[in-house]
Amino acid sequence: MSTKPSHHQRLTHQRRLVLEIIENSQEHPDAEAILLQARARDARISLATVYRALAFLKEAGLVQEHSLGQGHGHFEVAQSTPHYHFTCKQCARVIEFSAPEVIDIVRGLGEERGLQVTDVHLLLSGICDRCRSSQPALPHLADGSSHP
Amino acid sequence: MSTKPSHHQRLTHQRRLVLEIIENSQEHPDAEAILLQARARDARISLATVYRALAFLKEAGLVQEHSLGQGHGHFEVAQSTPHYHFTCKQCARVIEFSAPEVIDIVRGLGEERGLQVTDVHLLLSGICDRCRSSQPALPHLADGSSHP
DNA sequence: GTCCATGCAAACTGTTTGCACGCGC
DNA sequence: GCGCGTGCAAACAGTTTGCATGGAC
Repeated sequence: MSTKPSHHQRLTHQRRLVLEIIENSQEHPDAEAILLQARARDARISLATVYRALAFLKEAGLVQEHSLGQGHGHFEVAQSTPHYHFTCKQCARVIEFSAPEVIDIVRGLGEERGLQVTDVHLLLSGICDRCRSSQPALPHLADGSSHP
Repeated sequence: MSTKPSHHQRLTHQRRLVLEIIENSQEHPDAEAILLQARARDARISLATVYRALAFLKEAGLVQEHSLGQGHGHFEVAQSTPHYHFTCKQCARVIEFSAPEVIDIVRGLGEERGLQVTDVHLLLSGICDRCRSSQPALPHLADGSSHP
């Protein structure tokens, strides 16, 4: 959304800092992680400010929030090409992938049902390649019946 | 040998009650909604019990939890045919849809990347058909790209 | 009698908010 | 100066947990 800033100061030091941290992160940091990194560069920044900056940046369309199945939000810079996420249940690693077919499916559904779809999240979880291979041949992890 | 499970009483009155409520619900109730309905039939059931019952039923594979973009869990009976969810940002209505193509995409990705995918959530949000038509032409809710 | 499940309240996590101060314009 | 943005702490929502009691076998 590109409304012109009819009000005064918008992109403050702290907000810029939060944005930079997200931009420079290969991960998908959560608010706590962002706070930690922010504190390394500005000891007095508070968690509330991080959340407010995140809200601001989301509203500005610069940052997106994703729920990656861990009960709290994760953040990344808004990207023009849609992409989706796989979360490893074992090591919590997040792998991004693109799947262009998805938007076609979604578009079809939208038209079929009269829905105006503005957000699409395809979230996979399971065991990532690394964890699978470092694992002493477990027979059937697929059903998730037991374990830590 | 003993056909009994190694542990004793499993499917108690309260757990059955929670399960029935979810089964009979066309909606996707959250814990609070389940508590309310449960209280109508057993005044002394507690929220903690609801949560413990939900954990038990999930573990038993009878119930699934979904994050529908509202910051808290929603529950439904586990279904054999996978399906996905659209949440209306305006009226919070949840619409289910199936999209068989999705599992193919996911299967492809899994093989390609060596991931073992156990869970797939495709979550859409936007404006539902009802809200769109009952809407007196709102100026800028309709930016097709991303976001609020 | 043995355990597990329950109820209650308190703890906990992630996030939001009220209020007074403070910085940038 | 003025107003928005900040920091702090308290409030909040959703969920989990410790502990003593109660129920089903």
